[in-house]
Amino acid sequence: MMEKSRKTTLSEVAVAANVSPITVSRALRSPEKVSAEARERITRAIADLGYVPDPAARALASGRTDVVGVLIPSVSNNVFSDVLHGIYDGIADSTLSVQLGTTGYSPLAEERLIRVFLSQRPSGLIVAGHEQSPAARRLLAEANCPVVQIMEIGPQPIDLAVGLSHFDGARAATAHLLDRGYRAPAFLGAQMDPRSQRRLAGFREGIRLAGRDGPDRVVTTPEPSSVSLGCRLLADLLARHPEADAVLCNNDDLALGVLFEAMRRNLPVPDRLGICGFNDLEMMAAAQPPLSSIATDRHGMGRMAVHLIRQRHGGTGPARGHALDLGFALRARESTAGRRG
Amino acid sequence: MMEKSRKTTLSEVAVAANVSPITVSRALRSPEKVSAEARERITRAIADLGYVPDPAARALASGRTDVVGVLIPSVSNNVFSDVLHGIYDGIADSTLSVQLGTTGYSPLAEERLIRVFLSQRPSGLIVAGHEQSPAARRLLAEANCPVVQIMEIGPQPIDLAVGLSHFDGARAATAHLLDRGYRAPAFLGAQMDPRSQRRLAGFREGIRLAGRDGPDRVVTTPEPSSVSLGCRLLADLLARHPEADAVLCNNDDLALGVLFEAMRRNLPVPDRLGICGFNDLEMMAAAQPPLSSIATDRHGMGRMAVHLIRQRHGGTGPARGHALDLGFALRARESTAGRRG
DNA sequence: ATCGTGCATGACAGCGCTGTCATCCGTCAA
DNA sequence: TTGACGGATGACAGCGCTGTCATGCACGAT
Repeated sequence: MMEKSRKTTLSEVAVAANVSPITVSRALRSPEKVSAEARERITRAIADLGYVPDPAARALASGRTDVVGVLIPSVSNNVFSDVLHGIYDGIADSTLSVQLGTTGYSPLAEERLIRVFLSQRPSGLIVAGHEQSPAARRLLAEANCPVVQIMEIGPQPIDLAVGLSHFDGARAATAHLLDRGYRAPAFLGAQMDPRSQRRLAGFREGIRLAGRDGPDRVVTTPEPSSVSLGCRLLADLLARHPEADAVLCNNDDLALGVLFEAMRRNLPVPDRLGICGFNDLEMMAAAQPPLSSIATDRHGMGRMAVHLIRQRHGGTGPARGHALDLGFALRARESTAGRRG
Repeated sequence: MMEKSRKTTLSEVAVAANVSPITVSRALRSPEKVSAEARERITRAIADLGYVPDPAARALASGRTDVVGVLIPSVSNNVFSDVLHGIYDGIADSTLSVQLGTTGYSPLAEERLIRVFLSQRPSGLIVAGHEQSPAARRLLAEANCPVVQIMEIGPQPIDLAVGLSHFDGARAATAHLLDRGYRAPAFLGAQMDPRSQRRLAGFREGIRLAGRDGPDRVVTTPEPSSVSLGCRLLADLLARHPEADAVLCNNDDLALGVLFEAMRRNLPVPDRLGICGFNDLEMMAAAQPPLSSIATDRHGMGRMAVHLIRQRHGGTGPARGHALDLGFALRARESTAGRRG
C-alpha cells in the first residue's frame, strides 16, 4: 500500500557532491557561506539526482516555514481574486508559498483557520478586514510573524494594514452624484459585510454633508452580490422610492445589474438615472454607457501586503501599528454625467 | 530574534491526559482505536491546552500530508475561481487543505510547481488541462497520489479527468446560431489556450457540418480576455467581415463586450447580431438582452475532482484512466433569438 | 615563532510526530 | 483451570533537515 517512491535526500546529494549534509543545507539556505567549488559540485549533484528539498523536514528542523497564510472570505469574488493575484505576483521572485484559507464570512471559521495557520509557524499572515473576533485578534497579536490586514485601513491595526477608506470612497462617490445634479441618490448594497457597512455610512455622511434631509434611500440585502441581484435591488428601490434619480452601488456587479434593469425599464442612463459602482472592475469602462466607479487597487493591496512581510523579514519596513492607505480614485464616466432637463 | 512562542506538543497533552503520546496521536488519527475514557480525557486536555498538531512533524513522520495541490493558470479568471470555490467546498468537511499554484499559462512554471508539490507528498493533485509538458506528464504519471485533470476531458487522462468537451460545446453553440437563422456566424477568441483552440475547432466543425463554404470568420488574439477586448474584437470583425451576423465568443467576458459595442454601434441584438458566450457566468442571464451561453459546471468540476481524490483514498472510485464528462448545457436566450426580416 | 582571526566545513542532537512491533489485560471456550 | 484471543496501550526508533557548537586551516600581526 505504502509504496516508497524513493525520494532523493539531502544526504544523498551530499555523498554525490563529496561534502557533508550540512554543507548542502547551507548551499541551499545561504550560498554565500559555501565555497564556490563546493557550491558548484552541490549544484550539479542536485540537478543530477533531481533533488527537491522536503519542506516538512525543513519546517520541523528550523521551526519556520516559507508559507504566507492568506485568509479571505471567498475566492469566487472578483475583489478577492484580484488581491490573490497581487499576492501571487508579490511572492513570484521568492521562495515563499501561499496557504489560502476561505472563511465564508464566518468569524468562527476565521478563528479556526488562524489557529491552523499559526500552527505551521508561517512567514507571515494576510487577513482580510479588521473584524476578527476578540480571540482571533489575540491570536494574531501574539503571533510571532508579521500580520497584515488588508482591504481597509482601520483605527488600530493588529500589526500592519494595507487598504483604503471605504467610508471616504463612498462619500466621494456620493458627493460626485450630488455634484452632477442628482437630487435623490440612493444606495444599493448586497452582502453587507463590514466594508459594505462602511460604504453605506460614507454614503449617508455624503448626503448629510450636502444638507439633504430627505428620506434614507437605502436598499440592502444580506444575499451575496450578483448582477441579477442588482436588477432586483433597482426594482425594489424604484418601488419604494420612485423619485430616486441615482444609485451608488456597493460594488460593480450590482451596478451592472442596475444598468441592465434600467435598460429594460427604458430609464435613460445617465439622464434619468445615474449609476456609480465601487471597485472599478475592468468591465466598467467598457460598458455602454461607461459606468462610473470608485477605483481601488486590489492587486496592489495583495502585492504590498507581501512586500511588507518580506521587508519585515529583511529587518526593514514600517513598524507595528502602521497602516498604509492605498487610497481610491473616482472614475467619473458617462453613467453619472448628470440629469438632463 | 527567534523567540520560541511555546507551542504545546502532543507529549504535553499526553501528560495532561495521563496517557502515552502515541495514544494521543491515535485519538487524533483513528479515534475508534482508543477507549472512550481515554478519548474523553485527551479531548479535554487538548481543549485545555489549546493544542494544535504540527502538520510538518506529522508529514515528516508519516510520509504523507493532507494537502491537495491545485495547479491553475490564473486566479484572476472567473472560470478558475469558480473551480477553486468548488474545490474548497469539496474539502470543507475533511482535514484536507489546499496548496494552490498558478502557472500563468507557462508549461515551464507548471513543471516546476509539479515538482515542488510532489516533494510534499500530497494527498492528491488537481491540474487544469491536458497540455502538460512531456516531463510534467511523466512526473504526474509516476506520482503516488491521485492526479485529476480538470476543465476538459481528453483522450487519455494521466490518471483521472473531470471536465467537458469544449469542442462539442462550441459546435452545439454554432449549430444553435445556424438554427436560429444566422447566416454568417463568426468566432471571437482571446487568450487562445488549448481549450479556446478546441472551441474554435468546434465552431469550424459546426460550420462545416452545416455545409457552409463561406469565409472563415474568425478573429482571435493572444491577449488575455476582457470585456473591453470583446468590444475591440467586434470592431475588428466588422471591419473584416461586415456581413457577420452572429458571434460565438470564446467566453462570456468577450460576449459582454460585444453586446456593449453592438449597443454603441446601434446594431440591434439579436435582430442584426446574435451573441453567444461560453461558460454562462451569472451575469449572462441578467443582461439586457439576456445573453445566450454554453453553461459549464465549473464549481462541480472542482468539487468532483476533490471527491474523486477522497474516493481514491477510501479505496473506491473510478480506476486509473477514467474521464468523467460533466457535459454542458446550451442556454438559449434572447441574444440569439434569430434575425428579423 | 606564536597567537589571534576569519572562513569553510563538520559532528551531533533534536524538531514533533507516527509506523511497527511488543506488551498487557480481561474474556471466553475447552 | 488453562490457553487462546482480541482490544487497548506503550516503547522505540526514525522521518529529513537545520541550529549550535566545535574543528581545521590559512593568513597576517605581533
